Amino acid sequence: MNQQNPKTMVDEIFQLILSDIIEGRIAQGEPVNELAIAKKLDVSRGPVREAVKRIEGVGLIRKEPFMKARVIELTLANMIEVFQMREAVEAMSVRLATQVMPDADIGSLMRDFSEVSEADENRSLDIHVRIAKGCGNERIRSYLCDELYYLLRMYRYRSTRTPGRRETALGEHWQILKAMKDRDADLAEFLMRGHISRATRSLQIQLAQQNADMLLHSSEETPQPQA
Amino acid sequence: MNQQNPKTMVDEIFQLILSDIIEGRIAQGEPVNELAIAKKLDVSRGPVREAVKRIEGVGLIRKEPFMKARVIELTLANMIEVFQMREAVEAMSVRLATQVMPDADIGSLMRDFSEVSEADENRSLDIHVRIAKGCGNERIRSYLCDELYYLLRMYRYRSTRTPGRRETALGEHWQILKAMKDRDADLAEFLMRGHISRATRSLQIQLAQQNADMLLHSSEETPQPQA
DNA sequence: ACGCCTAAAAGTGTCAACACTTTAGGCGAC
DNA sequence: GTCGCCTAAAGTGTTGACACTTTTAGGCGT
Repeated sequence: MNQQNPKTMVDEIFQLILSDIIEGRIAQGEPVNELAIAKKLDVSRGPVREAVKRIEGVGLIRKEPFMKARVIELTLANMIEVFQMREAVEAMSVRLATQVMPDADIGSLMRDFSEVSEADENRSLDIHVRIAKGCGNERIRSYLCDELYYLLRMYRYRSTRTPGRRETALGEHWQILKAMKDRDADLAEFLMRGHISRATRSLQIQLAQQNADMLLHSSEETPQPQA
Repeated sequence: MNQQNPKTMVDEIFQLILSDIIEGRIAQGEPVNELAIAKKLDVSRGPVREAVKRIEGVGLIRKEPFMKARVIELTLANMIEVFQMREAVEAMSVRLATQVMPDADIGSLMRDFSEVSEADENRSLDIHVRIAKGCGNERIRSYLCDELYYLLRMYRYRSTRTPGRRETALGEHWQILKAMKDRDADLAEFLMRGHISRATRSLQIQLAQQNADMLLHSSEETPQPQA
C-alpha cells in the first residue's frame, strides 16, 4: 500500500474511527477490533494500532493491557463530569477571548450568528469553538476543540435535546457575544458559567430521576440506563 | 526480550522517557530518537514508538510526520497558558472537593500539611493532587494529575522560585484548607483562583521584563530567552 | 569562495510474522 | 445437571525487515 500524500495514514485512520464512533457505527461499550479495521482498510495493524491509541488519548475508548479496546459509555454521570470541566474551561476561554480578541473578529462572530440563528443544531457548538480559537491560549483551545467537543458531539448524536433548550441557548449565546463586544470579561464569564451550569443541572436532574426509577421497578427489564 | 510482569513494556518505557525529560536528561528542544532509545533499552522500536506517542499525548514532546520528535520548550508564554488553564480547572476542583469530600479526608489533609509544613519543595504540589483526587470528578483529576502536573514538575525542576513565594504559598494553602473544612465552596474557589492567578501574574511580569530586555540590547548574545 | 544540486546517511512510517494473554467452548468428574 | 479444568480460537503485544522522507555532507559549476 503505497501512498504519497503528505499526511500519514494514522491521521486518516484516526478520523475514520473517530466518525465511526461519534456517529454510532460502533456502539457504546462495543469492542474495537484492530485486526478487523486493518483488514477493512487494507492496511497493516501498525497504523490502526496507533490510531486506536490516539483515540484512547482523546478519551473515546478505554483499554487495558491485552484486553480489547472498548468504546466508552456516555452515561449521565460521565457527561456531568464533562460539563463540569467545560464550565471551568469555557469560562476562562470566554474571559480571555473578551480581553484579547480583535474587535473585527468579535464583529464577524456576531454577524455570523445573527444571520444563521436558525442554523442547524450542529452549528450550536461552533460559537464555542470560535471563542476558544480566539482566546489566545492554545492549550485551552486544543483541550476544548480536540477533546471535550468530540465527546459532546458524540453525546448530542444520541440524545434528544430537552424541548425549548435550543431557543434558550441561542439567547444565552447572544448575551455572551454582547458582553464580549462590550469588553466586559466578568459578565461574559458569568454568563458562560450560567449557560453551561444550567445544562449540567439538567443532567443532574435526569440522573436523579433515573436512579429513582431504577429503585422503583428494580429487577424489571433494565433498558441499559443511560442517555 | 521476554518479561512476564503484568504491565506492558510501553508503560515502563513511558515512565523512563518521562523522567528523562522532566529531570532534564533530555534537554528542551532536543530531539527524541526512537531507535537510540530502543537500542539503549534493548527493545524493538514498536513499544518505544508508542511510548513516545503517549508522551506526545501528555504534551511534553511535539512531532510532525517524518520529523523527529522534539521535547517542548517551556517558554514563559507556554507556562502562562498552563497557569491560566490551572486557574480554571483547579478552581472547579476545589469547589467540587469542598462539596463532596468526606470530613475525615479533609481532616487528614489538614493534619498532613500542618505537620510537614516544612516539607521539601516537591511536596508543594501534593496538596493540589490530594484535592484533585477528592473532587469526585475523575476527568478533572486525570487532567490535573496526568497532564498539567507533569509540565509543572518539569518547569519547577528548571526554574528557581521567586524568593518568599514558598512561605506565601504555604499560607494560601492553609487558608484554602480552612475554607474547605468550613464547607465554604465559594471561598475555597476564590482563594484557589487567587493562589494561582498570583503565580500567573508573576510569570506575566517576568515575560514583560524579558521582552523589554530583548528590545534594549537586541543583537547581543541572546541567551535563549526562557524560564 | 559561494551557492546549488546530488547522493549517502539518519530517522520515521509501514508491514507481516511470531509470542503472549485472554476468552470461549467442550470434556470429564462429581 | 453443574462445576471446573483443559484446549482451541481470537486478539493484543512485540519484533525485525523494508519503504519512504528528511537531513547532511560532499562535489560541481560559476
